[in-house]
Amino acid sequence: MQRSVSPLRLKAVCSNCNLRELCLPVDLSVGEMQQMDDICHLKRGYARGDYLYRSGDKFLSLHAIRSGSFKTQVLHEDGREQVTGFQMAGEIIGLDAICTDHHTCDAVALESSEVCELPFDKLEMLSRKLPSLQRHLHKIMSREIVRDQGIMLLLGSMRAEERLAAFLFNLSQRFAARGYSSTQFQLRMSRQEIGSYLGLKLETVSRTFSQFQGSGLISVKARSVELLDLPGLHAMFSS
Amino acid sequence: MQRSVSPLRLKAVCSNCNLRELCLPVDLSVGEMQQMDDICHLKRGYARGDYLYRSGDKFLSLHAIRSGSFKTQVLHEDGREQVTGFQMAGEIIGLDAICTDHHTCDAVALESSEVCELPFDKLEMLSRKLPSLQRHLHKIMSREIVRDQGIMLLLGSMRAEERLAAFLFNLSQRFAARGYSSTQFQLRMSRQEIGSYLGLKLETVSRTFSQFQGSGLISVKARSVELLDLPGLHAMFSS
DNA sequence: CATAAATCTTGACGTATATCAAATTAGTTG
DNA sequence: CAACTAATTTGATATACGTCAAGATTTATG
Repeated sequence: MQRSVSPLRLKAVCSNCNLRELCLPVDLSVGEMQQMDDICHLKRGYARGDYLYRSGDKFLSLHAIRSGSFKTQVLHEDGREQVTGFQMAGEIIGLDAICTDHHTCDAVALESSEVCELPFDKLEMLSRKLPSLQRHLHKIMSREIVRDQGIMLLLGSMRAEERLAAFLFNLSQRFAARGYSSTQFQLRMSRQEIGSYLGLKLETVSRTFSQFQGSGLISVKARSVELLDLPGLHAMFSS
Repeated sequence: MQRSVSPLRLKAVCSNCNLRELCLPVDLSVGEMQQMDDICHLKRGYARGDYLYRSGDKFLSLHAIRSGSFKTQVLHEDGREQVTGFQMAGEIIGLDAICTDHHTCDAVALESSEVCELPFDKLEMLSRKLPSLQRHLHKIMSREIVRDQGIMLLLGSMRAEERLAAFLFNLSQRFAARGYSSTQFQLRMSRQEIGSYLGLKLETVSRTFSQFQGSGLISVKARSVELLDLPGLHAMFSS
């Protein structure tokens, strides 16, 4: 049972957590918003471990994460898995599926989460009428390409400590953009998932966490992280 | 001095090399093609080493490669460079720039090349009128995301020989799609550039080439490559 | 065509990260 | 809350790839 969600409420939610630029819609009049309202539906909540979609599923809709977080992963035929991203509230998920009309990865909830369904055919129809929506959709897709290229740089030319520092710094910025602490947070993913994302084994992730703690950069206990030296963490991968 | 290029000729060029699905435009009536014609311009040729654009340049147009090939690279502040892709005829380049209105990487010609300029504002305007063009643009962007995720898988979870085998197999398929031999071709890029793309040092690339030759998978002399065992090469990274 | 400058190959050796293993801690469930 | 299970940490050791270096080959240039 899907129920309609007010786009005003959606925008309000976004504004409340400083997500204006992350969420759809943007810069729309009240009338235009009503049109977004008509195509946007709130789906049921997802519990930790639930699949939002699986690789191979028919593609019908993009999904905007309203609360919680997800991981996306691609599974190699030989069983290898690669985590391709961790997505948080306000981010759009499923763009990879447009080109084949089928999902190319799994999306799995990392905690209790809510998503908004955006039927893609209706989104395309509406974006033909609303140039600012069209431009926004293009920017979101382009941003995903840039993000992926950043990960390629990370995987292709950084050492373990640089990768982990960049990962923590990125998380920090994203929490801050949502109004949460940039220095204290709970990791929603396991060492194994972090390792898969960063091209490292879980033991290496764990060791590097310990090393960062030893040098006073962070304080870490299981999934609770405190960043003690944000500039130092940044210098770790940008110098 | 830019001169107009007939979209029919563009399509013909594409059809000739089996690139229908790679090139813009697709599935358009003669009238719709005329509209594409009005916004598509042939730029001057580029020689090996010429920049099509540089990181930081203002973004105005996408570029369709008509002949030749390019590499895209991102430069890290500390001098590290990462090659993010090698683009061939029929492929669209510059999608990463949409999100910030500025290019986020350099595009450098690997050989004598010609490109078609596609002013993005006009492309957006036209794609609001032509749903099949709109859908095609979205698919091209989505395909780029999928491609990047494939490289993330490669960089994050494959060994040197698997990476190089996947690279050669991919080149083979792309040459085949353009009507060239899938088993004999000239590499347009250096060992160093291949290494940067694959997250390896040039010595490792060179050694792995020699190893493949030793085991009868390929025959390689400098930049001339012959793939002797395509199934074997495929098994190398997919099993 | 001759010379220089890149690029590529190969070898010896070093190192970052993987692998294997065991102990510890955190999280889950009856 | 106890018992179990999963996740994390840490150590010892192995290995794939990087680094340094020299020579060979290819490509560019006058």
